[in-house]
Amino acid sequence: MAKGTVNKVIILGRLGQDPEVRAAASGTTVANLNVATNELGPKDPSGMRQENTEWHRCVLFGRTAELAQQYLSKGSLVYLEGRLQTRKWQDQNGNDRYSTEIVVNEMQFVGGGQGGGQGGGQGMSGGQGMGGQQGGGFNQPQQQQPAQQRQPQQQPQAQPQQSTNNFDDFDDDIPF
Amino acid sequence: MAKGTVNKVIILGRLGQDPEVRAAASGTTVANLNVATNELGPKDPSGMRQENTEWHRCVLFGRTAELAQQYLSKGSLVYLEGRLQTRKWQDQNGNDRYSTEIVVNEMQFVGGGQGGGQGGGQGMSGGQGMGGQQGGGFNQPQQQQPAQQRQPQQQPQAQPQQSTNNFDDFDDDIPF
Amino acid sequence: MAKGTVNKVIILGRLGQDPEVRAAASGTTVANLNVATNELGPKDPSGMRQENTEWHRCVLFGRTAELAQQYLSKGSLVYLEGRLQTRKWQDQNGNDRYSTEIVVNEMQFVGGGQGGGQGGGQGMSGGQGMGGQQGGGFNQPQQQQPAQQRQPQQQPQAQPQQSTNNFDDFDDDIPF
Amino acid sequence: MAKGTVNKVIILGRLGQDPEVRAAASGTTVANLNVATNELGPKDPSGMRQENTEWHRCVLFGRTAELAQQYLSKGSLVYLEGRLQTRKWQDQNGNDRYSTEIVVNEMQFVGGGQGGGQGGGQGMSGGQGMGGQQGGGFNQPQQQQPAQQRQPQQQPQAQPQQSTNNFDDFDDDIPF
DNA sequence: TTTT
DNA sequence: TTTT
Repeated sequence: MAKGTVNKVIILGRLGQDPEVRAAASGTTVANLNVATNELGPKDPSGMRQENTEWHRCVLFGRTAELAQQYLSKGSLVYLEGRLQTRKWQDQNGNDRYSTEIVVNEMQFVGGGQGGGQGGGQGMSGGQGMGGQQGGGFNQPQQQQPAQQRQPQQQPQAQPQQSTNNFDDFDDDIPF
Repeated sequence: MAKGTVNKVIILGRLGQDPEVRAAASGTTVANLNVATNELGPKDPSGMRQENTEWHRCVLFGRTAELAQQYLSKGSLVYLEGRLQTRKWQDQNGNDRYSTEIVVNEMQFVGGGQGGGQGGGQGMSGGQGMGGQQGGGFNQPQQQQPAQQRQPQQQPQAQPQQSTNNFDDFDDDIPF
Repeated sequence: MAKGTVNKVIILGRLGQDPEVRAAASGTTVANLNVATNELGPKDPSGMRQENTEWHRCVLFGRTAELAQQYLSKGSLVYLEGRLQTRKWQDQNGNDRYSTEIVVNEMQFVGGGQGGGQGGGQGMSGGQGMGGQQGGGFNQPQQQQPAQQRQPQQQPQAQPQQSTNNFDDFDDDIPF
Repeated sequence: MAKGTVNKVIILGRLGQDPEVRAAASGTTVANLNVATNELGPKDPSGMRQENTEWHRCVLFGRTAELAQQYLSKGSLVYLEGRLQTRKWQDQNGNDRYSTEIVVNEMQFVGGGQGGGQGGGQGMSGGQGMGGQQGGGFNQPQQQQPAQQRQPQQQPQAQPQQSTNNFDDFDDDIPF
């Protein structure tokens, strides 16, 4: 992957909304997560610290995306590991615009979310093969239809799982 | 800092240009680094892998910024740790735009760069106080004038070191 | 801290027992945590994967130790960041023995544990100053007595918070 | 791999000696690295900080081990990522002893070492397939014989690459 | 046992 | 847009 360099992001945060899942033309499942982290800001004049929220746009491919779809929902606490990727695109005026995303390669479920999870936290690794059984639910899979069914309005698009900078198939004009 | 969440970035990469250093109105030194990481992309039809370069915009404050100014230059290999921060700004048309930066809180010098370093690598931690002496140079400090001197065209601006989302003083219209 | 090198550990795991807390002679609170992480082992002949548990001995100082004492208990899920440290000691036969610990410098509460937490997870950063209020409980502090009270059999010992390799005051013969 | 937990180590440090490489009975190459990281200790009474060195025992398998053998040597600066693993063994008196190692799953070459490297630093990812060409040397491979040749005194041992806790084949009585 |  |  990398060549003498390291590009790594570690996020432990909460989903602001359910995962957005779609299928690429190749059949690869693609999921987008919007994940919030919170930090205490600097003290204001009265000595109080305001809480700042940072939002992270995360993209998952393949098996990891499918697991996110099944087990994560709005409010879920999740651990994500990945790499930063900034992609360039043109807005409607032809201006260059940039969006930075986290391309996730590892995921651990921690808890929370709607309809499951009861705080315990059952994890499973994504990406390079989970193996093993899933005894007991984290989030009950809300829907088990294939990704294509879930977003029928989505026209097939080519997004190979391994691509690092091919985002031609992203249909959002303003992705972040 | 964080509240039950984690927002962490780890970068080992090379500077694409000398650090851009300026002083905030508060006197705090602020440095921006453009750091490249490389990864091998997916195989093309001929079986070759293209190398992709990812550019990371990093911002450093205070002592860490000063150390970057003194010891880093174009080509330097540096280890950085920090957190992701996306700030919102308006372009000239009043459209919302977003830029994601890495707010660095730890730095280690690894090697390379112009005018020093000879491959060995001398590190020093930034952020919460270096302590100790700096025996021997990494990069010979190219200039020891205060940051204000270095970029005299810069009007003073208020950027408290601890601020997590106050970027009013960024003068670039298109920061990334 | 470091000099051109990086020594970093990131653990998200569960406490196998309540924190062991004591006070050093200096007055600094010292806490030891035993934290489990789980991984799926290799497939056995029948194609099943066994789950392996790895135990991590973690040591916390000062404010972080006090927060651990108050908010963590057996079963708590916690995120820890720190550095590896191997200390050398002699067993009763005069043989050199080594124990590796994680010296924690950041902690985030994630959930679980006895008597509190109800799955949500309230975090607070340790180490360099929490700031802010603690609205609502994670774990209800089981006991608010000073650390000395909690382990009265403990004779005061000198363990400066910043020490990186002074473990003379560890009373355990077999620390791990 | 993991199940709802995270066990991650990040090391940037220097080899204290050449890699120790051997072949397991399965044919898998196994390499051990002894890697130093340095940190500034607490201030002594005279206000000076002593430098502490921490030694990390790292174990690499398969392709990563072979790359380490070819490109790393005493003094090399290397970035390693892996997980902590403590294995239990009995000393000659039948006492339980424990050794903690870092099982490496990613490696980046940064510079230094004997006979190559000239400070530039050319990285290559280990583990799951490097792909691509190695244009130009980091360290000139000192010897290209198979690992078996290099340590002929080594009797073949069974060490599957994926094993997480099977260390029966470690022949050292005092491994650290 | 490394290195600056 | 999350959560405590």
